Amino acid sequence: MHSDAPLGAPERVRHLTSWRLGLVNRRAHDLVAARLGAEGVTGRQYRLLAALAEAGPSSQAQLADRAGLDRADVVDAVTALLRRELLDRAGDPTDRRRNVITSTDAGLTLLARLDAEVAEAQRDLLAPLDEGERGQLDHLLDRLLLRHGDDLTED
Amino acid sequence: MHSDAPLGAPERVRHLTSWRLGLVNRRAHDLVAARLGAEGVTGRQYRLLAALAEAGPSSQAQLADRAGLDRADVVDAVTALLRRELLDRAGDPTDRRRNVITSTDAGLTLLARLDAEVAEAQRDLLAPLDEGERGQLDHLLDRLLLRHGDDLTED
DNA sequence: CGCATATCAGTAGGACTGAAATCA
DNA sequence: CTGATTTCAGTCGTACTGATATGC
Repeated sequence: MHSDAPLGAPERVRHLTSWRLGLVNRRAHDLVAARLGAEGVTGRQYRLLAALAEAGPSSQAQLADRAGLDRADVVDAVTALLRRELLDRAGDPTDRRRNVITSTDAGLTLLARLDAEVAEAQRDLLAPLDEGERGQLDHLLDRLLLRHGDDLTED
Repeated sequence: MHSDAPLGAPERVRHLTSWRLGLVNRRAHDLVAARLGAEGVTGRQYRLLAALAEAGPSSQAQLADRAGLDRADVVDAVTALLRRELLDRAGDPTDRRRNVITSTDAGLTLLARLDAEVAEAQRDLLAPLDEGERGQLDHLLDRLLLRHGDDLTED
């Protein structure tokens, strides 16, 4: 009995939906983060690149909203991506408070690869389930999100 | 268009099971943490109290395994609970490296209240689902955990 | 000696807060 | 003056790593 602990949780905790949710979520996160990390990108950076590609040139505040990031965190993500020339940052002449962030070709190319990696991670995660079960899971999660306000900031 | 952002994520991200899982997990975590926090207890402290009640007097290393905590974090959790006299710490005469951690009556009493709070949080979380759907969700999560190794440390 | 225990210090990632400077 | 934008400097939670002192 040295280290063969099955990542135990107390009895009463193991039964909790919130506990299992946490375990599955962590697994999902690890699968995605491992693949993104192999491309040198964090989850936040991926979301930012995706939001930028979908919305076109945007201010950082817009990107924060569209990518689901905090504005303070957008700053770091942008400068990190900037260093790799995955996007451009320029002042907005019409509103000198703003930066205009634009995708570069390299950014779009990388994004395509990241999309594929993320999709792979989803398949890895859901491998244990058949098609019907995957639909069930997504449906149940959607129902929870809808009835819970979807927007987690409320409350 | 000031702050009515629906906690947006990019299109391609919204579809991801891992994304929804993250949102639901966060909701679950917040519901549980809010109720535990009202009793002045963190999730780790709850798991520790639960493990202690279920296993009886234990060393900190045993508690770490049984509660699913890191040994380094057990130290802080124990001393925090100790200050509130929710448990006792004593040296083990048979092995002077060890501490023997024991529940106090106050600890057990609080634990009962915490169990009720946590159960309430589960009900809040699952309120949008009917009985059958809750069973489905738990079943799907269990299948994922089983086929994924259950123990998250593998990998 | 090798191994276990408790402890402390420090790291890393994620989400967030508060304040400042700048400007519409 | 009000309010938006960017930025910096912290905080908080969680999880983990590494080193140390002690004792088996």
